[in-house]
Amino acid sequence: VTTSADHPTRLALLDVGTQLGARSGLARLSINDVVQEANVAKGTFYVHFKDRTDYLVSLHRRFHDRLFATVVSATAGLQPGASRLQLSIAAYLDGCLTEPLTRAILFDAHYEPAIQAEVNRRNEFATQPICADLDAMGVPLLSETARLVIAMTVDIAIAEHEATGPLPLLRSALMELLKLRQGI
Amino acid sequence: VTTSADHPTRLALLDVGTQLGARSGLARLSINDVVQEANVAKGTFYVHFKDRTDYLVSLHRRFHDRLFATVVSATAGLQPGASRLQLSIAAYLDGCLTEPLTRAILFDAHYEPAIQAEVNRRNEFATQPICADLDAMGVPLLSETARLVIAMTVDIAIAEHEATGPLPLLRSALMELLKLRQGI
DNA sequence: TGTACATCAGTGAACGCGCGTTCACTGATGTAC
DNA sequence: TGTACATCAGTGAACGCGCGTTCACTGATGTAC
Repeated sequence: VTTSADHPTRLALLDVGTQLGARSGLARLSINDVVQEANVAKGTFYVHFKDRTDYLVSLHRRFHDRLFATVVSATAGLQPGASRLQLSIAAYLDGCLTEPLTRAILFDAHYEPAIQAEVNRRNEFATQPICADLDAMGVPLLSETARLVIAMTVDIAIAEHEATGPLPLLRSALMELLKLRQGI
Repeated sequence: VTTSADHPTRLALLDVGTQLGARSGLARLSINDVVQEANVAKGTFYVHFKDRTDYLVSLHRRFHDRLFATVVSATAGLQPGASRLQLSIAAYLDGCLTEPLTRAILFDAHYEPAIQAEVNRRNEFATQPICADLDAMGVPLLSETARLVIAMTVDIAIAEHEATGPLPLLRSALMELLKLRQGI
């Protein structure tokens, strides 16, 4: 029932979901709308995805994989520390601005267990390097502070996405909260 | 079509929605389930609420009104400043722990315009006193920092609600981020 | 006190609608001999 | 080269289901005269 991950029709369906989901949220995203917009029959959807949940998880995963790749490449080779953290956050926020699904992914509630699990995987993934940075900066309460940093960054990403552009003052406020800890 | 705000049946319907919405989120909350759980006929629902959106907005409003009342009473008479901010946050988090709808309200996406508007009203309301506190603490970028403080507090509220109890380390991490600004 | 009427919360069957999913089928392409 | 079969993406009508909303009606309570 599920075909190869890079089949053109499968990618087209994901692309359509990215556009439609950005408009009304993933919770309201219907298979009817997706197949109509993609100009394929309804049955074709189930050639490429087991069910609706499988489709939503795929959308989540693609969003996150892309974003993670840009953050990694932006900070490749850097030592853990304040400047790497700063660069990571900037890369993440810049990446979110170019991803249509940002608001839908970061803002939607995750009551489906499968999606909740996917989100948890993502958050654990992000926490690890942030903890290393904070540790190098001498911050106490590593994982707790990392969680708060993620919460603030996600909030900024949503705000910028609604503003359809960067909000430098908001980014500065975050850096201010973190910078003091560096003892600059 | 809408009756007095404190009619017993109306309150019972809101109570049921608070319980059911806490389980599966407000997006999935169906009128069928509400009237069945409340042991009233389906038509009775529309005696008390114009439509589903009206009902959801009422649930939002009641949640927020209660919470706001406890925060206000916890900080009554205090001057703006660090300790008032600290008390406000603690009161908010403690209040969230006793409210079943916390996760559903704070975590649900708000794609319905009417609910989005209600949430915006709430956030503006909360921002004002926080800005006064931050100003007294000598923090720059008042409204931006206030937004980040709200984002962190909401994140902690959700985490504590899932843990069904306070998470002191997470609260401490937030205070650490803010405390330095006070110059203690 | 008795009668007539108004008000109002409550009832539940019925409505149309869009949803996710299924399934028997098509037709093109690849493989075997 | 020609024939037979296997594979696989794609099709679209049909399904059952639960949803939000409507509406003609009931029955109790309050008010007027």
